[in-house]
Formats: sequence, C-alpha cells, structure tokens
Amino acid sequence: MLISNKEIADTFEEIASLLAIDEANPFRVRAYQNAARTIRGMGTELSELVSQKSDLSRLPYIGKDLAGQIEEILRTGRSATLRTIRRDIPGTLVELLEIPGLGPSRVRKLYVELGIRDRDELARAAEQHRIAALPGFGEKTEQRLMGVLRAHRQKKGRFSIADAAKWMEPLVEYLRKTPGALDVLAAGSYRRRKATIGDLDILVVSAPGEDAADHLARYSEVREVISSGMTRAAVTLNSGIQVDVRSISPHCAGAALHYFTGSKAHSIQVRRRGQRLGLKVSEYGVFRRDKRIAGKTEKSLFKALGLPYIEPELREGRGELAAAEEDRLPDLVCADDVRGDLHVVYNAPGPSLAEWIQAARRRGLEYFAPAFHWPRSPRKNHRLELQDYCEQVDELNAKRKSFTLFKTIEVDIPKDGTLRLSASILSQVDLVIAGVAGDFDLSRHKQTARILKAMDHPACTMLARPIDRSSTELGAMHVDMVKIADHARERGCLLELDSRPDRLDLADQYAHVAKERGALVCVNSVAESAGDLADIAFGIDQARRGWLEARNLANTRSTGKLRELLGVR
DNA sequence: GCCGTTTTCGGCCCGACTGTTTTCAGTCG
Repeated sequence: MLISNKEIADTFEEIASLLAIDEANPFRVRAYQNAARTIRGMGTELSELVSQKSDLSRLPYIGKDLAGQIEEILRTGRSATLRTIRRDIPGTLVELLEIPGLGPSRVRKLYVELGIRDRDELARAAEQHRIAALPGFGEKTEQRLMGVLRAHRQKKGRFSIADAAKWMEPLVEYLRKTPGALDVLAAGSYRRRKATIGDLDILVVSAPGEDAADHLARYSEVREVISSGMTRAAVTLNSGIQVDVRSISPHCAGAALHYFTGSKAHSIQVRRRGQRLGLKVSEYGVFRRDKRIAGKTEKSLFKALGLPYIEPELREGRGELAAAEEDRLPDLVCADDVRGDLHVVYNAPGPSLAEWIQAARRRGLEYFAPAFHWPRSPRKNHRLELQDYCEQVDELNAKRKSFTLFKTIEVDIPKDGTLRLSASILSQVDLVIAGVAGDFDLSRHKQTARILKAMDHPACTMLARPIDRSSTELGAMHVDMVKIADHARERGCLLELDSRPDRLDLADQYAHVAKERGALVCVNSVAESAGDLADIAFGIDQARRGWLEARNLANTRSTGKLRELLGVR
C-alpha cells in the first residue's frame, strides 16, 4: 500500500502537536510543522521521489533526520517517533488542540491536572465547573469552551472561493462606508486565490483613531463578535465564516497588506530574509534599527528586500523568493489572455448552440467547444442527436468567420482505459474530451495506467478533470500526476483545468507539475449555463497559483494556432 | 530539527488581543 503525501504530512503534524503538548523544544516542534507544510505543497508524491532515489533532504525544511523518517514511514507504514511520543501522552490530545483558545500549554494542564484526554471528557469537566478552578483558566474561559464545544458539532470546514466571494464583496462595500476609511482591501487566502478559504481577512486603511471594529459589529450579517480591539476585530457571519478586520494607517498599508495576505510560510521567509539583511519586517513596515525604510506599498517592501514584486498567488513559500531573487518569476497568465473555452456542457435542457455563441461572444471569446456527451453504449437516437448537433455547428460556423465552434464529444474512460469510438463518429467531430466518471477507487497504479491508456487513443484531445477531486477534498482519486503530465506532453494531449468552484481540478500544485513537465493545460469553465461561463476566472486563479504563463495554456492561442496545435481542419 | 551573504553552532517572525494577571502567559494569525 502506497503512503500518500497527505498521510506523511498528517503524521508530522501530529508529532508536532504532541511534542508541543509534551513541552519539547518549540523549534523542534516548528521543524515538524515546516516539514508538513512543505509536503502538503508538493505536486510530486514522496513515494515517487524515493523510488527514483532522489535526495529528500534537498527539499525545504527536510533535513537528514526527517528524510530518514519519511523513508521509514513509506517503508513500514508507521513512524517510530510518533509511536514513542504516544507512549508518553495520549494521541487524542491532538483533537483538543484544534479547539480555538486551547494551545499546547492549556491542553497539557487539562491533561495533567484533570486527566482530560478528549472532547467528551473536556465537555463533561466544563459542565461540572472543574475548568474554571484551574490556574490560568477562569469562569469566562470555561463558558467559552462550552460554547465552542457545542458549536463544533455543526462546524463547517473550509468554504469554496466562490462562496467566499459572495460574502467578501458586499462586506468590503459595507466597510468602505466606515467613517474615515480611505480604502478597504481584501487580504488573506482570498487574495492569494486559494481554492478554499477558511476565513476572510480584510484591511481598513484609515487615519489613526478611527474605529472599524465598531462599524463591523453593526453589519447586518454578523452573528457573533468574537473579539474587538483598537486595531483588530473578529466576527462570525451568519454563513458560519469568520471575518478578521484590521485597521491600518496609510503609511504602512503596503506592509500590512503584505503581512495579512500571507501565506504564513511566505511571511516567515520574507522576515527571515529581512533579518539576514539586518532589517526588521513587520506589518508596520521594513525597519533598519528604528528607522522605517519601506512599507507604504507592497512594492516598496519587496524592493527594500532586494526583490521584485511577487504576485499574491505565488506567495505560498514554494520557492517564490528564490525565483524572485534569481529574476525568474513567471509572467502569470491573466483572464484577458483567454481566447476560448474548450469545454462547456451541451445537453438537452441547457442553452441552444445559438445561445451559447451569444454568451461566449459577449465574453469576448473567439472559439468554443460545446461538448456533446457520448455514452459508452450509444443507441440510435444518440447517433441522430450527434448528427443533428454536428450539422447545426457546421451551419453556424459557415455563417460567422470570426467565431468558431468546435464539434466536441465528451466520453467516459472505461475501467480498462480503452476508448471505444467508431471511425464514423471520429470522422464527424473535431475534439474528444475524455474523463474518468466512475471507478474512482482503483489503486494509484491502475488508475494512472487507465488514464495513460485513454490518452494513447489518437483522437483524445484533452483529459478532463485529471484528479477528479472536489475542491474541498483534495486528492479524491489517486494518480501519478508526473506520469500523466509526461504522457500528455508526449501525446500532445491537453490537461484540463476544470474551473467549476467545487472542482478546480487540476489543483494548483498539479498545474505546476504540468508546467514543469511541459504539458499544455486548458482552463475551461465546464459551464452548464451562460452564467457559469464567468467561473473560468476561478480556473485562471488556480493556473496562476500553479505558476502558469499564457504560453502554458492551450486556449490563449488564436483560433488558427489552436487548430494547428490540435490538428483540426 | 533545520539552516547558513556573521555557515557546522547558535540561532530560529512578530505583534495584538484576551483573560486572569496585578505585569503577563497563552493563543492566534
């Protein structure tokens, strides 16, 4: 059984948590956390690297010891380190650490003083008022813990970026009306355009003394005020998402925006770089001794550190500082570069072809692929419908020279990977999109082989949703993306980035793998109605997070270049 | 436990808020 990166990262995270509770050296704790973060951000499986005899200690924050531990976990399926720590403290304490307000120190105290090992025992102790009596705790903490434990049962995890946008945009508009507000800026993972968002971070730029917290508390969607101070406030909205708002003054707006945009890994790397240059970087600016030398804009902050501007989507601590230093940051693709959409869903109750064209042209597109779903065992009416579809497309294409519809079918990849498409069907259509639609739980090896086989079909233009994930649950299907990307490059097959906000598949790190391996990506809306065409922006966000440039996408090409690329008449 | 333009030892990001303190520890982002 192959061990995934996620399992290894989870193991390191658990070791870090238990070490922290065990009062180990805090820097050792952080070392495990840093390593876990590195592993989560990787596009390549560690098991793959090990089988290639790669030196794992070359990965950031992975040294000789942790490289050995990774190999041990891959080989034996277990971690001796974790087992040793669990002998001293119960592993269930980790779930207590996830409770807001409880850190390692308090969890330890709860365990040592009251023998509390998990949520249930904590809830019981709180109800019996045994918490408030503990030193360092109090009446208020006990009350809050009870509330948190109750709320935890209905707690929502992360939200899709599309949902986050629905809450972020009106709130930003509302905060603009804060008395004295000069500007309101969305920061955090929302600004970095992560596929999923845990909370909303917002900066209110205003003259000192103005109180944004007060204004925020009166927003109609606020369910609960969590904290409220002079410079920051936190609330929960009715949707369940938490909002953190900071008031900042204009002269340090850039430094604050940079810091609150994160990511944490990026910020730490930036501050460390500052340290090496004898500078202190904080949300208030860049300082040499006590003198502020930059911070009004983000650009000035980067410049003070000897770096060019780094786009928010790249700030994940995945090598962007080194790239910036060596002047090899990517020239990221943007929404305006997209010239066509090569996958929308064409079916009976949806828009007609004429309506699709109208919607696509309104968005400034030059070409379009309404995909006709071709079943595995087609019947006579399917053949007739496809024929009718192709005739309509030909007619519409003949009418307009400035806009092209591609005759496209989408087919399911069967378990054995063999696409069964008759010559008569293939002679009718321009593009074939192939995607896995069932049997998601094959072993990684079999799943990968199935997909490689499908791409071997000479008519296969594009692999749809390569990982078949939902965006809130990364890695739903286990595949070897490096092999898939290599094969895609060799076969001239495109890798789709499905822009539906609950998909966003290719995930950002796999888009990066595609680029590294030289495979072409195609960002499509996979819209079912005209309104969904705009979702392509979410796909472009993920492409940018994967360091993709316009040249890495197929659908940034002109109609002529694309025909040439895909071998369409 | 990692890391290195003060490099193999001695550092490790930095500031705000809360609650329980009576000057600060713990937690969070």
